[in-house]
Amino acid sequence: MSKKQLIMESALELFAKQGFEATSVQQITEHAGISKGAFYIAFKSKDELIIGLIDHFLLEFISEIDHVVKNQNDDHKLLNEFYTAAFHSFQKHSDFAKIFIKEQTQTVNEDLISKMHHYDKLIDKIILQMLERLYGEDIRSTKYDLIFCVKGFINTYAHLFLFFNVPFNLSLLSQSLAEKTYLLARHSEITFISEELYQTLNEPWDENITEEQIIEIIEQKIEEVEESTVRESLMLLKQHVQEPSLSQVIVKGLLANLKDHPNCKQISYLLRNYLGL
Amino acid sequence: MSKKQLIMESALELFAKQGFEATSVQQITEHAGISKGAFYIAFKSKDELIIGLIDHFLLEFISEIDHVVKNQNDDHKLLNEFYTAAFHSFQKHSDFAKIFIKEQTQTVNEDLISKMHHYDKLIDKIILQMLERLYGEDIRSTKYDLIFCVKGFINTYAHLFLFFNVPFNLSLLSQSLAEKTYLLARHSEITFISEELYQTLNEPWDENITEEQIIEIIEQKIEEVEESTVRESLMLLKQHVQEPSLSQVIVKGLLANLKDHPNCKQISYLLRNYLGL
DNA sequence: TATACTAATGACTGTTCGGTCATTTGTCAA
DNA sequence: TTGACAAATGACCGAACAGTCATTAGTATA
Repeated sequence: MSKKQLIMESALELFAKQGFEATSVQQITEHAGISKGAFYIAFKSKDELIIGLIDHFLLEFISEIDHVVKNQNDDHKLLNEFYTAAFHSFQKHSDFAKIFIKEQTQTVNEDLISKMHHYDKLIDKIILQMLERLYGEDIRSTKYDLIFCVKGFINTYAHLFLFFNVPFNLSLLSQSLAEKTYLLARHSEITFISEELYQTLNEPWDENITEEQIIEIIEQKIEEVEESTVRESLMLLKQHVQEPSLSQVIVKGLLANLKDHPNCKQISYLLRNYLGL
Repeated sequence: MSKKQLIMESALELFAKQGFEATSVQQITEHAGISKGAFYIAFKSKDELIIGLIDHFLLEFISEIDHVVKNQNDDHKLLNEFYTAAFHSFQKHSDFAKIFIKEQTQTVNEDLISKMHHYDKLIDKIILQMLERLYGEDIRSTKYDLIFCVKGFINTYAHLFLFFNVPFNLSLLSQSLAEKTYLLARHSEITFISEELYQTLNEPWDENITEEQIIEIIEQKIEEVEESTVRESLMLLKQHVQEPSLSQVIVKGLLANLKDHPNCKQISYLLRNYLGL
């Protein structure tokens, strides 16, 4: 086994137990039976190690569930197989899965956040593909909610068999979740995550948008909308972006004017982030 | 505002952004505009601070959802009101909610784990009460799965409005989750979390069980079961607990014999933990 | 003003952290 | 056996950590 692999396996075990932040490089090298220097030959930093782990295992996870969705031709078995594949993958690499679930929210590192976001989108794509194949037009308005439910189910139940040392019947679990997914797909009608909201969520969060870009988007929006309150609010906000002059409370009010207009949620979000509110 | 409150609010903000481990006492005191010494007058340690935060806010959260369940007499509104109350509470104390969601898995501190477990059980109890009132006997076999689904929904969607700076329509979200909960309660039939599994999950995990206790449980089980394989396995395991004599692989095999017997999951779990496997 | 007492300070301690690098060890071909 | 090179070491660094305590500032009473 290469030194890199040895380190990764040792780190995996310790990260799973204690979390990333709470595990020191010293502990990892001691556990792997190597020196501290050897660690820094294999990895440039502790951060590079966790990024390596995430890459390695998430790619495997994604390729496994993708394989199921692409190759299981029997629609009646698909959902079940999907959950089974997901949970098997989690079980096979339970140490990694623990880290993944723990660090999903915890992470501070910028690179890691965007990496996670990227993989999350890939997973969404696979789930969406599966749901659209199974239910097609029937779930046109609820498909994004369904994606979140599927991911929520996996997360919630993965928690159980990862953090409790109890014997689980994974096949029964998969059946149960397949049934739940089917029920929601067939019967649920209320849309919470609309197409537009989903797009907004998937935008890179903090990616520094320039003044020019935001002005351009505002101008475009001004041409689109007709309602006078919204138009005027947008024009005032545009001026404010170009040359800050309004007090914070007024800006908030103008943003509130946009809030209820169906097509202005995104721009309201962008502006709020851009202006640091 | 008392010094204690001032510290708690400052800490809340920083913990929400960076997590508990990554935030130093120095940062907290600087942010609060006080000295390091003043911090240690108000709190004995950094750990005591987070425990204080958890206690303060979780008790409030729990009392709020409990109030809704106990006082909303219209069954048709109950689910909706429940989700609304939960999300409002999360929104009102969004900094705390972020910490709560982050530290749910991350925490290493022993006291904090058992505290979280305690509050989790309280929340379960409230949800169960609500579900039983609404659906009674219809959900006898699926009620524990429903609890997990409800908690999963809250977690999954809370993630959205906590970590994305997007304007959400919480009332629509509550309606949508109420519909989903209703659908699952009315139509889902497969039980994954059985009464027994639920009990096992809610046992204190590592609480050191004595040899006497485990022997007693085994003996009780031996009398219950009839199948000879299981009986003999239990008897051998009992001997092994009293006087270790079997190799690890044999013990594993004996435990595997119990695995499929429906009433032996708990004992298999206890033994595995007790024997350190 | 003098005294007594509490509240608050921040320099300090002992550790531990991630990361570096001069030195040693191991492994080749010559 | 030698010399050249790579692999590995662990003592060491500055920084940051949680927590302490002698000292000072602030306040109320006599």
